[in-house]
Amino acid sequence: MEIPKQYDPKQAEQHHYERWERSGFFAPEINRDPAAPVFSIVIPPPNVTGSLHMGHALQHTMMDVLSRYKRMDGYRTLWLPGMDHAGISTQLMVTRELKKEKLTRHDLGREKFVERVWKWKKESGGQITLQMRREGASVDWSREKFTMDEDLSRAVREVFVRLYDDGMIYRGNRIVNWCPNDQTVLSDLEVQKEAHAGKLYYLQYPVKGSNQRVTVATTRPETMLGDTGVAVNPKDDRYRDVVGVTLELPLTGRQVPVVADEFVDPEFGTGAVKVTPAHDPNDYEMGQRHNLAEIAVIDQHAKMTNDAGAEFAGLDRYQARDLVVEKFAGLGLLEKVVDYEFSISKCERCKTVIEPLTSTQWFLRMDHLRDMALQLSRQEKKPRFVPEIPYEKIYTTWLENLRDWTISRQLWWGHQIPAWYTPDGEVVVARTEEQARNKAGTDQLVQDPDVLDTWFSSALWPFSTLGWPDETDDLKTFYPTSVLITARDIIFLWVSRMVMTGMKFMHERPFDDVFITGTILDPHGQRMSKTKANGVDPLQVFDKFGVDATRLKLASVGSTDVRWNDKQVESYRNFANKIWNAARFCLMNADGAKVEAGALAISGDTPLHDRWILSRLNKTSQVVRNALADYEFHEAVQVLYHFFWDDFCDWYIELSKTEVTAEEDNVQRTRARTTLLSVLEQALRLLHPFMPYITEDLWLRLPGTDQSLLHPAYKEAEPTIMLAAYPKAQSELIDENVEWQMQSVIDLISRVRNIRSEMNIKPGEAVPVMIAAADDALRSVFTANKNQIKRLARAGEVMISEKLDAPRASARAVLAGGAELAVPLEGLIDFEQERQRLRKEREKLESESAKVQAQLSNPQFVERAPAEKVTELRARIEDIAQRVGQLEQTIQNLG
RNA sequence: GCCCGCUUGGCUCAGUGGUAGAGCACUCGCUUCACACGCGAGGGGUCACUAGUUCGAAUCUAGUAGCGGGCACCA
Repeated sequence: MEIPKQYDPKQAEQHHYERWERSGFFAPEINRDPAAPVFSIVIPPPNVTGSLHMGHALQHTMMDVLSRYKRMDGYRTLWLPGMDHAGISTQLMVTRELKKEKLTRHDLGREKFVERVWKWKKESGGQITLQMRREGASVDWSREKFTMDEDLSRAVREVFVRLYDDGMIYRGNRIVNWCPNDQTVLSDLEVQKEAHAGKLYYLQYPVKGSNQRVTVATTRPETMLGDTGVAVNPKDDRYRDVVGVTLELPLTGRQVPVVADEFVDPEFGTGAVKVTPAHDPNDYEMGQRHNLAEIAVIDQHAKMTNDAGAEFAGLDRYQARDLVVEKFAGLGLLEKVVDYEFSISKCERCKTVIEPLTSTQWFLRMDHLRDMALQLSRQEKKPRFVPEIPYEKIYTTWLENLRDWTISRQLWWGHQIPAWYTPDGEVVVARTEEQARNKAGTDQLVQDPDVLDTWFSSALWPFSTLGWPDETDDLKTFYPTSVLITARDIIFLWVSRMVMTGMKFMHERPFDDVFITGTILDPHGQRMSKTKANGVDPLQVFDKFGVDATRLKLASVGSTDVRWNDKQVESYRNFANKIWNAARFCLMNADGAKVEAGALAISGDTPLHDRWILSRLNKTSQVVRNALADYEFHEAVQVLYHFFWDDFCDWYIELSKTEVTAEEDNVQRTRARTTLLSVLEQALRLLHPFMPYITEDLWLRLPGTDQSLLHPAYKEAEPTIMLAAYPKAQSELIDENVEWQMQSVIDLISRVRNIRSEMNIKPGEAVPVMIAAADDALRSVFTANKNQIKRLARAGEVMISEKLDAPRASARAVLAGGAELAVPLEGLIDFEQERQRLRKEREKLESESAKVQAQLSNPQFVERAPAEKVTELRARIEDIAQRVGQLEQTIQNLG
């Protein structure tokens, strides 16, 4: 046979994907059953600037497992791929490239710059889509989307116009998060709060016409230049007298009032708060309540403005801070400075400290959208979060506290806002410039230069990718999608917004379930990140252990955070090799037989081990299906692993070897080979969603794998395991009695092996084995499998009787069901050692018996526990008693 | 500050009211004709701690400790 002894993942990974893609296996159209149920997933679109990391590999594995499973199960399956234009990230990427040419984006101008970004996108963007092919992701590339595609952009404009017409989008001057580095406004979600060890400065403001001073505490002294008031709590007795008085603001000479506001916490600092409406969100609101002026003293580059005064204008905010403090100290108005830890807001992308500024931006009112999402959650429990705890609560709590969303960005890369201004400054919002001209009655229009937040277009992803606003077939067929699989950090940014826009524009949830994956941490439990450079590259893991092994590891991660460990992938690499070699054995002994669906039935003369493996196989398929239905990927992987390795390889192959490897070509051999091949084939199908490459590679090599094995929905397709039917559990083949019988034989063989090992019997040496069972059924099971016992226990003569009559010099064991075992070992046995061994075993049984006895002798237990439990315990204690009796007898006989 | 989660063998993790599990690591024995990325046989845990509920708790409840996460307008 030309099959190598070792599985080479690279060989299998080379050819199959290309064929699958070329043959259209990934497209839902491959399914020819008009009545087929539908399964659909949209991919969380990776950033066009991104490359594959473990988080992607993890999500993609799970999406692919489900897609492949459902496809094999006959569903019309669509897994839709695509990418996100990732406004800020991409713009930064290209800006950095320009910098190498000593250019800025302003040198190019907007139009040329955007052209340049498109060029970059075409040439270097989307590296990740190539990497996804390596992963084996069964996405339909013919439906690949990009958020800046013309059709998706049309959906964006449509949504914007409709929301504007509904009065939900508005333009306003408000305090916003400004990134002085990226030169754009950011939404609250794009701002990171970080603990910061700073200082709290106590500044004194003189009361006008008095020696009195009011002390305020601040972490940002430079903002005092923009103060237009001081606030105290109305209930604060300390400040009762000063409410209403005028203060003379140092350094500026500005006269500012003291106002009373409930917001002020008397416990904090001095109980008096300086109010800078132009540079602090809370002060902004207080300013609104008390009609305080807004004086912007910091500009968009975080430099002080002319309004900050001649001495400060042009200074950086931190230089200004030092100067303000120095001046206060000089004036004797700096009361004290204390160390103080507080949280500081940073730009999520560039880590620059955010400057709160008042600015004119576009906002989306969230109240109506929020209410629809909350109602969907409360009334229909949709989407269903898995795991429910803690994500459902995190999601609804966030919704409840939702504020308006700042949707404009001062970038060039993105969807330009479909709003135009007339020479009079009138705003016209329209789907196209032409429409805007008609509406405005003039062609002297200037379009708003801003673009929309990247997440605005991602929010439409589940329906914009399917053709909305047109009522396409895809939209009708695949919306709402079945499940969304993503990481927890974009529940707010993305998941919630898809729900809200889905409800608003489709009047229906975008997906039934949301599965939140765990996070893969580095070996020390730290999050993997670029800055820490502690990430593990999935592509390197693929190279080292193979894609299938990596996928198996990733699938078993499920929804909990785990520390990465190569060893686990290595063990799945070994598993892949095990599968390879099991198939190798089957193929080496396949002459005269082929895979046959009919072999998976039983008849009167089907041997026990065949009945047994069929029972195990069907049980496995049932458990795997149930696990996948509940997104219990870990459970599915474990069950498949143990079925294949323990049941199929360790026992079934060994049990069927005699017949399968027989020299003579006869009916038994053919039947045994057929069953072996057919069980292997079913096992490969069960494994395929997790390990697509090795299963396809082997499946195609099996004799008899033709179109007839495909799911009826794919009858016309070329043979491929990915379109074979996913095995259904046939309950008539699950037989507990058969499993018990086989287990008795397995236990017996294990006990003999145990004795051999403990007695240091040479592997090649055959020993006589004496078995006794009073129970007729059990005895006949042993008798029927005498040759199996002989071979697998390396026994010489096997004697089976009703009562044990073994020589004194025997090693013994007692088995379940009252069976006994003796291995005569004349001359090899140390009687004292054997007695010790048996006593140890008796002690084990006795301590277990004592525990059970204690329970049974408790009248409360007998009274209150379920009757079947009590019966079960009584039966168990009886069995133990019998075994202890037998052991006792044996020990005595030893003398 | 508020809310939530986790704590199980040396390591990484399953399990979740009725006899403690896996993989890796470890010990012993094997070139047994599919596989040494293997085969066979073993050792190892009072399931963080305390109190409670229960006939019975690793599993439920409360608290404690350690770790982690989410939210927050404390100047």
